[in-house]
Amino acid sequence: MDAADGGGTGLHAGVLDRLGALVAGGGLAPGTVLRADELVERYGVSRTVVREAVRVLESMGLVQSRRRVGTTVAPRERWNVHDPRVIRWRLDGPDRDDQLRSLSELRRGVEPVAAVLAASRATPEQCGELVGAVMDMAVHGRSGDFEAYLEADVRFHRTLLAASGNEMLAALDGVVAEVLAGRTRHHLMPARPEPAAIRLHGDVADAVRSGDAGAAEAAMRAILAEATAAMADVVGADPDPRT
Amino acid sequence: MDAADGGGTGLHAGVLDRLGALVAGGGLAPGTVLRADELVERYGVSRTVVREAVRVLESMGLVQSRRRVGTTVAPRERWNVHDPRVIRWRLDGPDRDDQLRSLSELRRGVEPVAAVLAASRATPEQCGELVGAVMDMAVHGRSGDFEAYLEADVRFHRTLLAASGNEMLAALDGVVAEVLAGRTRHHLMPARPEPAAIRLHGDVADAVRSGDAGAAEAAMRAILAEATAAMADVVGADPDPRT
DNA sequence: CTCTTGAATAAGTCATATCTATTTCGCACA
DNA sequence: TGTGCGAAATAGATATGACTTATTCAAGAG
Repeated sequence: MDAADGGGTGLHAGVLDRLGALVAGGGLAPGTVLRADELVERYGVSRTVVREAVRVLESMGLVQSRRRVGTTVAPRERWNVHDPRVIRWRLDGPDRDDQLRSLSELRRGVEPVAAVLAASRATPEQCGELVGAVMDMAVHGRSGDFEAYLEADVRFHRTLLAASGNEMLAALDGVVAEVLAGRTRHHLMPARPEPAAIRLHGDVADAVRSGDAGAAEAAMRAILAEATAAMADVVGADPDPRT
Repeated sequence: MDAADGGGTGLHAGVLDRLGALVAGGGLAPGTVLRADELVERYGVSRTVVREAVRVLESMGLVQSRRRVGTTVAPRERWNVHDPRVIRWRLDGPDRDDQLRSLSELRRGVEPVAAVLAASRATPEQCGELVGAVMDMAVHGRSGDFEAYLEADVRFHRTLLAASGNEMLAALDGVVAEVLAGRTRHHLMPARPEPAAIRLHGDVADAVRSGDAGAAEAAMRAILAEATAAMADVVGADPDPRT
């Protein structure tokens, strides 16, 4: 009655979210032990609720609960780093920059493939959605409305991932959205969106529509190369701009 | 007392594994409702255990439990398709071929990036491990020992992913291992491993060692192109061999 | 025919009792 | 003093009963 929400609905979701953010955010060093009644007291809920939250955290690999010992915080290597909630918790914590770099690199691999696949699988509706998103990007880019520009950008990439016809790629839409939003929030965007970037998005849309997988991939790689270069200036990532 | 193991240790892990396999395997159509006491009876465990299992399944997006209604099987779009257990359950079910295709496509995006990153981040130990794995592939390829060849192949790719220095890529090692193993199990391998494939693996190792990101990526893409072509013959995937 | 209201229902939550695995410590024996 | 076996203590694992709350559905009023 005093540790209500925080995530979804129900008490357990609240505890899950708070504990998860604490662990995934690095607030507790690996090896730290938490006893059940300690958590009961800290969050003011019953054992049942704590157990359920701990079980879910265990299923994410964040903790491991052993008899007679308690639930111990697991080392990072065991974490399900692809779990959407783990990603969100880490983005909210001190790992934010590292996490964004990891996600950017993942995106650099995923999106070109999505472009290739979309070229042979995108539906007419999806092609239209892509073109529409590019148009919105152009409009809001010119007017300098960052929020609207970002929204259109996210819509473009989300649609492309969906058009790949591969659910495992499509499920990464949250990752892409997070990276794009993070870039805007960190002011890694130029004062006015590059016309070149918008043109490249248009190239991808055109290539997908005409079924030209090679062109779609090339244009998408160009988009990502630009993003990588812009990010390297600030986060000081690895000095390898590639081709 | 009668629905013991199945996954990890503990009753809840057993129920989780059985129920998860049932849902993720497609045994229950989306929208199907399961009531708590029904599960209690079916698996012969207490409500506590059922609750914990259902909570974990809910955290994977496989089901959603609502008051007064029961826990309903969620549509596939909500599933955490990147969760290792969901992947395993689907690989064990009728979706196996589709799942392998999705994983292969994901791999096709991820591994080239891993190669690029590894070229600038691999430690000397990792370079040595790569070279050693290639040598083992050559030896067992010549002797026709499929098991040992597969093992060396997995070791190579696993090491490369780890060498990328990106935990989100490294965490996909299970995916790659599953795809490679599936290919062997489905007899998609030529009677005798292609010397060309082994040479390409060697090229990747050399490029990574010398820090040549471009060459590493090119060789890795060649490996994947070959694998894609071989798979397309049997599973009848999309007719787009790309460049 | 529609809207409101209340009863039925099933999950959610809490509290408690019991079981069991595991650790730890002490005692015996070498 | 060192090794090993065993008993006791600990803390999670499981089971169960009682109670709460949200949701649905149907009956009745308008």
